Amino acid sequence: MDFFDEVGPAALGSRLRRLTDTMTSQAAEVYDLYHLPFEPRWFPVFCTVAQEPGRHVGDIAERIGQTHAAVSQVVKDLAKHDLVVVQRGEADQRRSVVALSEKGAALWPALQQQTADVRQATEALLAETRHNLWLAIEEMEYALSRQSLGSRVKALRDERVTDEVRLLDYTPAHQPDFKRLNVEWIERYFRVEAADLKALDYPDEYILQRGGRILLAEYGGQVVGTCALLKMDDTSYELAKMAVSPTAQGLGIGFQLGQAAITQARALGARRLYLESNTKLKPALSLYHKLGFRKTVAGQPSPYERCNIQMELLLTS
Amino acid sequence: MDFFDEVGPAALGSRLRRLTDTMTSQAAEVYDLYHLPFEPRWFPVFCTVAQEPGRHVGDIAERIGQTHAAVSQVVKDLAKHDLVVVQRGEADQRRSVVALSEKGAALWPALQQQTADVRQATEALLAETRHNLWLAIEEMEYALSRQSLGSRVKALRDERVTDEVRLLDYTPAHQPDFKRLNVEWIERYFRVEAADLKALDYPDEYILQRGGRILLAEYGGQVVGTCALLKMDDTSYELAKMAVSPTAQGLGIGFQLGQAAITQARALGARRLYLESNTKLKPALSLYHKLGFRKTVAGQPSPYERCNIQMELLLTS
DNA sequence: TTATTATTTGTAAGTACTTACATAAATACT
DNA sequence: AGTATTTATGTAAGTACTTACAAATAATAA
Repeated sequence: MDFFDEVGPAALGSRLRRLTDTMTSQAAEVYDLYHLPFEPRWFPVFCTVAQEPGRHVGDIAERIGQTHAAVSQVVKDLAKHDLVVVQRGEADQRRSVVALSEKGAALWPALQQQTADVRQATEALLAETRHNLWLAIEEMEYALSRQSLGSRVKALRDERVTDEVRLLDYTPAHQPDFKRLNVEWIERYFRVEAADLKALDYPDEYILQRGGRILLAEYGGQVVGTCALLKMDDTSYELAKMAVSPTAQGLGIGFQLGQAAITQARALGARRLYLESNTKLKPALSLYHKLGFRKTVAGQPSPYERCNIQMELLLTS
Repeated sequence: MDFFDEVGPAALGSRLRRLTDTMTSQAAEVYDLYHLPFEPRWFPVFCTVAQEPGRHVGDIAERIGQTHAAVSQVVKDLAKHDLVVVQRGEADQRRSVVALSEKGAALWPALQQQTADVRQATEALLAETRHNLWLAIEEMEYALSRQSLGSRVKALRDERVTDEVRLLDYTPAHQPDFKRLNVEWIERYFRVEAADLKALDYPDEYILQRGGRILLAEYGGQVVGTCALLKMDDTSYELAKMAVSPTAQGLGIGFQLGQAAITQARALGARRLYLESNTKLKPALSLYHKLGFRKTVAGQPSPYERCNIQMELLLTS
């Protein structure tokens, strides 16, 4: 049984390549058939030059949807076979202006005839099938230009992960995970400070007994994310100790933790949430922004060396 | 305006390649998304090995529709990344039997999850379009396996050429063309003999006045083919001087000339057509066969050195 | 058993593109 | 006018395959 039938559209790319390769080699056969000393890959460039002489490399590239590098190489090949002549641009000396040579012009009618035959054969071929490949390609290119495969897959996965992530309340048994996840990311970018260790080693004393909360996220049977609320005063809490394991990053787990923390803070009667971070941590900042946090103008001094930005979220209503 | 819209399906190959390239690069993005240290091109091989361990290189290649060389390279890569282990076959020492390594086995569940997500996203993508790309590829592969693009184009062109070829009756003005075309092919394979020159220089005396006929084929304003009937006796004619210019070969012009000659011979009252050729000339022999000629068992001596095969066609009815 | 042929694999080089980088000419900015 | 930036191009190297070739082992014929 064919591998592709089993795996299905997940291997769409591989399958497309296979068809592309057969099409390309069969196209080469067609040129042999007409005894034309011509390679299929020259076609788009040659055709453009024949129809509109005086265009330059970048211009041609844009028209046929390839890179200038590809066109440059093809033009070099065509020139080597005396099918085109290349001149410097008159007004702009950087440009390589391409035109058909005598030999190229002589070849053009035969190539046009051949193209007409190929076109007719291909159209008959397409008419033979129930699902039109040409139109299908067009639609697929459009669909992918609107939203890439990556973001489509990501959307699907995020949806699935959201269902599979469990938010846990902190128990003393979670202390090692709580410490591990935080130390992990701090060491990746900075060094662990004394203030960190106090809170990470004794969360009960330094966070919970002072009126704070700790949230954990479990995914695939493992604790992969943490987040804490530190009580500042009756209506202000600090969002801190936000950490997500690198293997689980990009799954929207930080966002879920953040949202849960905000809900929790509201329940505790908070009117304002505050946090400190570092401008180096781009993904974290964009997460905080997505949660509604905005940069504060005048900041208090921070106990952490690594912090150079402060943000807050006002919980009105 | 897009080049492909203008040129149309003639550039199907180029366009397929463009889509293949975007699909491939977007697939690579998906692997990044999952933090999998994995390249898209490994997928078919890895998947096969995971599902059915103990298969060898050639076996895998056949299953996924690629060459053994491609599989060999991918396996080498996978082994370098410790994702598979390769062992010599037990019974057959030539075989490279592939199985997942521990690291590969650990990766497999994540890859399966990812594949499921991609599959779902792709299926949604395909459902979005009116013309289903997956099915279109399938149909196109089938259509091309039944008849290649080359032979489809050839069939179309032959039809067109048949309309454009004109068969002319010989006039003395044609003698130079008649000689040129024959000398051209004889010199390509053999050397011109005295017997040739007599008939080619004085066709009137050696062919027509002895009751024979000469036919010429004109295509694109030029004489590109010749063929002659030499009278042997009242009911027997020899088909000779069959020549088609190399630039016009493969267009079915020889077949048209042959058919016209047979019709002519019938009109002259022939019951039997005879010809001499050489077994080196494969295309010519297949043409004669297609016209109905069959090899004769006992042959008369030929005046030409180059002839080592004789064929005949009996014109009953 | 030995010689020949076929099978299995690996390696090198080619294909039709791409991205990344380098260089020269043109344009914009002080 | 002189410098910085942008634009146009060419070249090199990479990609995911292919074909072509070479070498080793297995199967078959003599």
